[in-house]
Amino acid sequence: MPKTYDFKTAEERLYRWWEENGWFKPEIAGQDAEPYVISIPPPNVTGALHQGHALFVAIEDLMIRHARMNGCAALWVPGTDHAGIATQLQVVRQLENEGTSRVAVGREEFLRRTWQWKAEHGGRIVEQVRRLGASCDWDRERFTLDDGLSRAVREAFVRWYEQGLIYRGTYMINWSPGLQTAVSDLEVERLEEQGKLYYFKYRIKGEDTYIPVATTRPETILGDTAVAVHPEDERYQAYVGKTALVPILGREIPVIADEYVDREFGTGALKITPAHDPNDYQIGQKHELEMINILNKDATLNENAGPYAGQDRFTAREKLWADMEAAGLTIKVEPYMHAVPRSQRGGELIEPMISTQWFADVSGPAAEALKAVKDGRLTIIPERFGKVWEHWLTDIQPWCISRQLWWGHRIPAWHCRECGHITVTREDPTQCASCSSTNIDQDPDVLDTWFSSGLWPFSTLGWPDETPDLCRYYPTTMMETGYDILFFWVARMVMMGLAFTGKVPFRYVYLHGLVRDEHGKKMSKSHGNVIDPIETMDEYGTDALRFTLLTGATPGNDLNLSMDRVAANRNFANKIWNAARFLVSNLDGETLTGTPARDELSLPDRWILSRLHRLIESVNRLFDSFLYGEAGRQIYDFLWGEYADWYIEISKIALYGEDTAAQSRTRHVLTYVLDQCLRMLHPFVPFVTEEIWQHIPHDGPALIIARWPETDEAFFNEQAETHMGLLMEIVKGIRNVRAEYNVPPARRIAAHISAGQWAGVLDQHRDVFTRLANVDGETLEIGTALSELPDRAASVTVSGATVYLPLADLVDLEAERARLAKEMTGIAQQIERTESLLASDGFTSRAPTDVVQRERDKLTSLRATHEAIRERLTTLA
RNA sequence: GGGCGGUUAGCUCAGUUGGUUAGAGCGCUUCUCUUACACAGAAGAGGUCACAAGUUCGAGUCUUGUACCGCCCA
Repeated sequence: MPKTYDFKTAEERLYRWWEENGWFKPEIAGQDAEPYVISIPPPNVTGALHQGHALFVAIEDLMIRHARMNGCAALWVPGTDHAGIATQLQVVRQLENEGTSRVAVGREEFLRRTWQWKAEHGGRIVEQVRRLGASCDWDRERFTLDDGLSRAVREAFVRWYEQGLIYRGTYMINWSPGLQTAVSDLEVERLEEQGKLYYFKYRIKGEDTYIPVATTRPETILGDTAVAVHPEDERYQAYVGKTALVPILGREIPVIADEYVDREFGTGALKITPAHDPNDYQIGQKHELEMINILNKDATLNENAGPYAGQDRFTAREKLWADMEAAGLTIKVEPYMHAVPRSQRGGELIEPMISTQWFADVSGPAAEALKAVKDGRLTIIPERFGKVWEHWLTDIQPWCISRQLWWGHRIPAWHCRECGHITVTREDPTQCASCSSTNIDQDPDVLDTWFSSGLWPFSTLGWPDETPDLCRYYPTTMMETGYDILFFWVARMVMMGLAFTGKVPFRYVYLHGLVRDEHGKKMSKSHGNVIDPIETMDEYGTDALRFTLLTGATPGNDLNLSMDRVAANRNFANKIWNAARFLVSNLDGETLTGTPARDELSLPDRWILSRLHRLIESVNRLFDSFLYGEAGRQIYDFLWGEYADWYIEISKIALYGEDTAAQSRTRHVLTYVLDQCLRMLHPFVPFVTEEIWQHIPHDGPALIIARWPETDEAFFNEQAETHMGLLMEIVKGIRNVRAEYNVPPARRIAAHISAGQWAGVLDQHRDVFTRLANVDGETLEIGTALSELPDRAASVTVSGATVYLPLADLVDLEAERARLAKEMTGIAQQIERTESLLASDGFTSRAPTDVVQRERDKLTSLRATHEAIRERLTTLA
């Protein structure tokens, strides 16, 4: 084995080997194994890997590998999403670079180009997901525009249409002028921005008076169809029922009264533009006001805008205001902070507009989704997101599902040019279902990408057909994704799953947070703080990145990614590698596998095995509670802090000794503990663990399909832990004294130990002191009490056992007294605290007995230590 | 306005059902190339766990309130 772990040569080779052996497939577990299924949150087919992908792939691969090692039929269904808007934009940009456009080439050619784009760029994200070690069943890979999935989309659409849940209608929607499509409420973000509040006069017809009104968007004046005031507002009551005149246009509109008007805001009077403001829309409906659309699809003004027709909305805003100023209709303009609707994609300003679109009434499915969480069929982790879930699904609005795009699932509706009937069928119709005319056209729109994503957990398994996969693997087990798409995606999958399959699509929803930079800033190109996961993996290895992501996060919380930590975890991989290297180089041809026999174990053996099984117990408990990060950290601490720092060091005593039985036993324990740790670490860091496992003695072909460790309480050993704890404390104490007196590391020092009740244990392990603290074995003296105390010695006391280190030439007695006095003060304080704790009736009567006993033991030990130091000080005086 | 999260060492963060002296990585100080590892080893410094009150024998952990930061919804 080379001196450092070289992930560059291992990763690709191991991944290919796993895949070629079919270990990513659920079938390896056998027919009666319990299924454990995850559908991948499908990344955009033409996208590139970012840290968010890396995070979810790491978590899901961890879950899948853990389930696989537990004997489950672990299935992770991979795939990609066609991502309507994002992908279409890529091709639009490409066409623009070629000097042409989407409209110029036409729908058919555009789609051909988009498929071509997908063919060229679609493989990249999948390759990058593989690079992360994702153990997906690639034979089951899906794409949302595949034939099968398209059929699922069609089936879902037709069913909901037949049930009356999908309908076409003219309502207020969010229009994205740049993309020239409607977008759903969820795709609009509202950001507080600095704008202006324009105050102006609404003249009353036939009178020389006016109502002052304020607006942030003056151009919408051109679409006003009423002025509203509060019915109890004394300032304006007199005007209610009269007629106001739209500035410049002179159109006559009513002054109405409505309690919706906020008297405190602006002037207290409100202009009503029902066709371009969601709130005004509702007032407009209530009062049956006229709706005047003043915008074209590209956000220029239309013929309803009179003299401003054809101008861009912002140009028109300025021109109109200037004209109003000239006409004496303006009052003032104030700076004003207000929420502006912007497209989640691209940040473009969204215009509320009346438009004919397809909608899905999901109020029924939403109620079902709500119920599924309430009655426990679906569990959300962490729990607190249940509140968000409830809030959003209660009082849900119709979902605008049509998009004026070309890339996507085309709406399966045919409009009859003769009778106007809409035919919606599973197979493409040749004639109108109503009048049988063949003069029919398919609706030009496509469906919101989330409509197809909502079917993902079952469409990928073959739905609407009752395929063997659907029967065996649906409902799936776990939906792991970011909390940012809880509504967009998770809620829709649950609603659609319940609606179309009658079952929750998954039993658990595990939500992770956002990956931010090391100072908690969101990663973005404009900040220049984007960390490319590919570069991270190139530099530190996949395992280092995975371990960082997996142990750096707690469920539902954001994670700050720091390269220092990635480097530290690269070092961890190397640490395990070297622990294995030590083991392998000391095997001497012996390959003992399996669990070591419990008789004839040495103290360090009993200790490390006890610690190991406590770790296994803890890790299993943490996995059961989805606290994967903490589990990973505990394995890290054990492997580095106990196995490598102590057990390996102590094992050298036996390995380099003469006792061949002890050598074998030690090799066996070393192998067993490392093997168990590798198993537990494998889901976190699959590559380095598999690579190492192949080097050490092992049973079975591969770690990826090895059995997950189980706790064996017979290995728990309180006494071994106490005794080893004592040995370790004494070693640390001696090292500490050595460091304080600047004893050169190479210098072997003498030691005399007055060990009291511990004499037997310490004497049996004299070698520990010689090897780990560089104490001279020839002169090392260990007894219940020492007949003669050495002069000019430093001393250290642990649990009443005192070690004297005669460092004649180095010890300054004055300093030694001061050092001991200081230590004794500290001990005294602890004694005081423990005594008062034990003196309180409340504690001794109410605290659990083991806690009380622990405190009593502690006090005994502290007192012994205190007494020993006091005696030592007396002799030094 | 409603809801949620955060506030723990210089920095970035853990801390599972309340229970030894609150931990890690990086950084810092001192020492060491000791036959697994300098991507390392040894020793050390550094924290009134945001603040206040409460529950409890016992609170970083539970309850209430306050402050600041962030997110979501309206």
